[in-house]
Parts: sequence; structure tokens; C-alpha cells
Amino acid sequence: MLVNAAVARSTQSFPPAVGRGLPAGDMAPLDRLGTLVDVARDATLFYEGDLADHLYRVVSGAIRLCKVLPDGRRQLAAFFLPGDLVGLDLGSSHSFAAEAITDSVVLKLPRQRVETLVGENPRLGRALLSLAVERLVAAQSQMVLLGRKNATERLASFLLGLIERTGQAASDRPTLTLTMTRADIADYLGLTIETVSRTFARLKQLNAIALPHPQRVVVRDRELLEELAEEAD
Amino acid sequence: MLVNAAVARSTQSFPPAVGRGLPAGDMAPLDRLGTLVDVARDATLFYEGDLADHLYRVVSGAIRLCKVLPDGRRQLAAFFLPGDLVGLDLGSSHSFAAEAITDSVVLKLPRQRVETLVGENPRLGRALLSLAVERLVAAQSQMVLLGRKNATERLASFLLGLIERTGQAASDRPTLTLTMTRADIADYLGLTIETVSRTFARLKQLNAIALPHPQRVVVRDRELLEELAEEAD
DNA sequence: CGGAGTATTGAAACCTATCAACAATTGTGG
DNA sequence: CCACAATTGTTGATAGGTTTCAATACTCCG
Repeated sequence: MLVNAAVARSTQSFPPAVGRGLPAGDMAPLDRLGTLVDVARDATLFYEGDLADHLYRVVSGAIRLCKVLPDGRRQLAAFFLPGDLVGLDLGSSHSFAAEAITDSVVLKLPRQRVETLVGENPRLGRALLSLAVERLVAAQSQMVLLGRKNATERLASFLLGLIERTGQAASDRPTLTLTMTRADIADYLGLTIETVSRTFARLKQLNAIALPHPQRVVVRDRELLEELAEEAD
Repeated sequence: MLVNAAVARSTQSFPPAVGRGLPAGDMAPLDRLGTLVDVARDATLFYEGDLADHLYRVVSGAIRLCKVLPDGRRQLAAFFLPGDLVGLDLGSSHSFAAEAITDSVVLKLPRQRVETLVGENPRLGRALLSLAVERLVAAQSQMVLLGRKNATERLASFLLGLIERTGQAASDRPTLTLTMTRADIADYLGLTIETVSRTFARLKQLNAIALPHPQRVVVRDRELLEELAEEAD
């Protein structure tokens, strides 16, 4: 499951998507420590209930944060892409599990080292606070989606969010590669896989998107997608 | 709307419910600055889109954090009780509005002062980070509720959460006073007022609660309520 | 090429929303 | 303190979107 990867330390820079809000380079000190770890598809970074004694930075691949209810219902709270930090709830017990959606590489940072670093480097502390707040705002916006939006609005919002996060925002006809399955999307949007599938069909029929392949989405009409998403912003 | 209150500074200590997780007294420095402000029922602390240039601490009353979609659908992201901090997303634009549920008093802290204080006092920064993470975890747990739970499970979870937050946890037969209306509860749980009302009736019929008054809930069977809530924890 | 996993599509059931009427509570003024 | 009006909450009947159950198609890979 968790296998040490070829230790390619060096001063490599990770893709964006981290402190998309404010401080960018302030997170850099974190990359100086920690070990690179390979995580196979569907392997677990940490389980719900585990002590949160490590912080992870996604180097490549994709991670899902999820919880399973006693009767098997599942809800995803977030998708993490390269550059993202996983496991901010340091010190407590994880209330969600983290699993690899595809074969991934993560940088694993011991909690203690992180805290030492934060103690020495106030800017890093500030950057982490900004990041946590940013995540909180995103979570609240997902609460609006889950609480009040219908299936079409949910999927449209999801696709628009992916466009933002993957840096396709500038493109006039953004193309997305969905690393996650319909089940993951469904559990993230609070729907079933069947409804997700039907809703993809609806978006296709409305000419908002094309679906040359189940995993490949071509946005044909971004404005329409935005109307369908009913974003308040 | 926003009226300056009698300036009762002093070293009064606010009710708990703040850093319920880890650092408690580390938040204290915040109370040294800022002005007390009266907020009338249904008045607005800040609107969605406003620049977040103040942090608020609830002294008395209750605050709701909410967003309204273009067509009028509303979703609440949080209820804030005495001791809670409102407006953590300092520096950006508020993505949610904050409104008083009842006549309330809040301590209003200018952003700049807060940031200065954080710069001088690393423990405060750490406390704010813990708080933000705690909020994030709560938001994620609310995502499970909104995405996967039915009406009964939602209301049961909501009542149990209130018991925790209001310090009734120890009581064998906790009694809650609901300061918010059915509409607020509905918009927090992603339901309609009718469904909330019917679900209260169901909980009453199951003898999980008694409802001597629409605003007063007596928990008659906490274990049953916990079973009904289907909490994964 | 064939089998496992994944995605799509159809029909029926179910839970919640909607529309509507009524009851209870609160607040106000006489 | 009562009466009325306005607000808030409850309850009923129906409609509707999503889920569930089921069958079929597609994709990936050995």
C-alpha cells in the first residue's frame, strides 16, 4: 500500500492549485522536509479515526476525502489535486478517510516537523490559516450545492469548479479529463451514479458539453454551463 | 441597525463554545480590542460580497451565516452562538451574509488590529488556525448530512449538535431552546419548513423528544436520537 | 477475444417539495 | 387584560425529482 518512492528530493516546484488565494511561495518551506510516498489506486492514506500525525502534499495523482455511514452510504468531502495539502486537521483524529483515486505520489510530512516549522516561520502559519479558511469557504459553497441545488446545477457547478482548479479557466473550449469514476462524482455531489449519468446526458443534449469518452468532457458552451449552475457569485 | 452598545469593556469572560477543541485561553487577546455593537433581530452584520474587514465575536444572541441563490432558495452554512467568531475569511470578500437571529451583541474587531495581534502573538495565530480547521471539519460533517441523510437523520443530528454546543451534553434529559425559526432550521438542513415540522412530529411520536412549545425541545431518549442520527463517529 | 469493471438507459417506487388550509403563538392597541 | 392582526407553525393532498431495481452497452486489459 504505502511504498517509499524513489527519493527524488531536489528543489522541484509543484503544480499550482495550493494557496490559490493569497500567499503562494509561503508554503514552500514545507517541501524541504518529508518523504515521497507512492500510493496505489484505491489505497488509503489514512482511515477515519486515525490520529492525524502527518500532513500530506499531493505531488501527482488525485486523492478523495470521504466518509462512509454505517449502512454504506458514502459522501466525499473533497478532491485533492497536485499541490493540494491533505490532512489539515493535525493533532485530532481524522473525521474522514483519504484514498487515492489513481496511482499517486504524495509528500508525507510528520506533524511535529510541520509544527516546528510553523513556529520558526510565521509566514507559513499565516499561509496555513489562509488555506484553511479558503477550504472552509469552499466547503460552505458545497453546502449550498448539496442543500439546495438540483442534479443539473450540481453537475454544472462541479464541472466549472474543475475547470477553475485545473487551470483550464482561460481556454475558450476547456477540456477536462475526469480521473474519478461516476461513483466518486455521485458521492461528491450527493447523488447516485445513475443520476450523474443521466445528468451528463442532459448536459450533452443541451449542447453544454460533449462527451467523446466517459472520462473526457469538452465544454462546448461555458456560459450555458454557468447559467445552469445558478451560482450566486 | 448597527448601534453602539454601552461600552462595557472590563475583563468579562465570554461563554465557552469557542476553541472547543484545543487552545482555549489563547483567544483571549482578541477581547482586548474592538467595540461592542448591538444588532437587532434580522439585521445584517455583513452582506455577501462585502469586503471582510472585521472579525466578530458573538457576546450574546445568535447569528446565522447564509447565502441566497438568484431565485430565492436559501442555505445556511452555520449558526453562531455566544463565544463564536464570525467572519474568519478576513481579507477576501464574504461569500456568505451574516444576520442576527435574535437581538444580539457582538464584539467588532478591525481586521488590521487582529492581524497585528496575530503577528505579535504566535499562540493566537495557532488558535485561529485550530479554530478554522475545526470549522472545516464541522462543515465537512454537515456535507455528509446534506448529501446523504434523510429528514429524520438530519433533524436528529441537528438536535444532538445543539445539545453539544449549548453545554447540555451532561444532562440526562437535555432541554433546548430553539432561538431560530423553522425556516432557519429548514434552510440549515436543506429541507422545507413543512418537512421540518413533520419531522419534529415524527420524533415526538417516536418518543425521542417532547415539544411542549414550538421553541422548546425536551430530549426524552437521547440514545434513540443518536440511533436516528446515524452518525458515523 | 472474452471477462471484469464501468457507464448508460428504462420503469417503478419513494421521499420530499409544493400547494393549500388551518392552528397556534406573538405582539399591539384599545 | 382582552381582541385582533400578523407571524409562525402544523397538517393534508398531490406532484415531482431522484432513487432503486433491472437490463443493456461500453471500455479496459489480460
